[in-house]
Amino acid sequence: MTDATPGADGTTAADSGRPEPAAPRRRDAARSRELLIRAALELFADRGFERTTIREIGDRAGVDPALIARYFGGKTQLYLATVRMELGDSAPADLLDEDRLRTLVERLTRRGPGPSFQAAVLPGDNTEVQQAARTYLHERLVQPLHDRFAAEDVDRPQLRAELAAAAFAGIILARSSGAFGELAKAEPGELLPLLHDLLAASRPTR
Amino acid sequence: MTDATPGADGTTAADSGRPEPAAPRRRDAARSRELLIRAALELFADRGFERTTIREIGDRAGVDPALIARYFGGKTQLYLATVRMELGDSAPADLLDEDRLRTLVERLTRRGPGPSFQAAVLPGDNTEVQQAARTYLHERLVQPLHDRFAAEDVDRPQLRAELAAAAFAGIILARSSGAFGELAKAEPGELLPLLHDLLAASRPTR
DNA sequence: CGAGTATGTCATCATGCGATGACATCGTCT
DNA sequence: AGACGATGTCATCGCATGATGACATACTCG
Repeated sequence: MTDATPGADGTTAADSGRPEPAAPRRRDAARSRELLIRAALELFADRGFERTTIREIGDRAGVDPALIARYFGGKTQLYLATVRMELGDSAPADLLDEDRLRTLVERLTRRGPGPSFQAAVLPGDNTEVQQAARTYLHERLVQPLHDRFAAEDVDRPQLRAELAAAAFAGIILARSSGAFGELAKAEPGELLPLLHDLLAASRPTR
Repeated sequence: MTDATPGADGTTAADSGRPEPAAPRRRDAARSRELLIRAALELFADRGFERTTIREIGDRAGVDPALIARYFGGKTQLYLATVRMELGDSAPADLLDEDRLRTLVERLTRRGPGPSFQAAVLPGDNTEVQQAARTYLHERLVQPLHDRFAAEDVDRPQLRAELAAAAFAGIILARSSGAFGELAKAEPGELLPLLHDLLAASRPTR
């Protein structure tokens, strides 16, 4: 309620002192779109697709929810936009490579898991929504693992890759779900060795 | 609309031929409760709490949805009842024990993961609902692992136990989510060795 | 400076949901 | 057999949500 008056938004701080280099127009569709996507990314990751309302998104973004319909077409298309953004900003990650794993985990720790992780694990009608998220996960997590296993001539490469990806998704989600105390509190530093050992076991010991 | 007339319920099949030994009274509150819980267990596991409607539950159970309110108090209490049932019918399972793991996985394969697995991984307000499911998971999965690790004098026993439980939950959920093809198709027989190796890696190699 | 469009705001609609209560039917006990 | 409680059925309410369109204001271009 108190801070719910979004009329004068972030620009107040900006235009009082120096004019920003980006010259923030008080009306800026691109900025509004960006704010909406960012707010949606957080909320979708935090509460899932269904339980996030467009009013909440608008509230957090400081943007009228009606603009979601205008700029994206609806809640569903906004979700798809967040998945695409999640996809865009990072390269495929090989879970068995320690450096890549560290990078990935640190990013996930800072920003929370994106909506796609939930789609990996949550059942549901195969809507366009879930399909997009799952395609993303396959490209980002499963495919690299599969390629590695196939190159190493491991048997059942696809099954092993999916198994490791599912385990990883479970851990990441559980970490931010609040269900596991120690897991949530653990720093990436203490988590990484354990996580690495666990995932490495998806490859047969030789 | 077409099949929405549930007036003549499941009894039609029963009373046509032979009378059941249980002498099913045409009106039987206990039976209705049972049917509702069973239908709810399936649907909650299959589609999550939010996306399951009491009308669906009633439909599948062949029982009027209004009875949910009458017998349980509401959708939430029905959910709690399903979790309690999930809890009741099996002993704590040590994920590192091959036999127990097999038993558990086979049961989960037949009946699908219960609602509590989703609660482990899904974020959300700490409602009574999630709390119950999480308590259940701790007793069933985390605690046994912790005890084992502690007995073996492994460091960070709690963290390791939570990590393994989260990975297991992720795999089980992913398996029935439809997101991973190979994982879904895999027989318990082919899955078990891989799963066991993976979970065993939550204990440090010595 | 004025017109026209882009952007933002607001009220409102339609829908689906959980819940509730009135009513109908059955079962049991005396 | 009759009465009374238990069980089932149905219509409906209130609420939250996503969507929509009318209106208001700001920006830009001539």
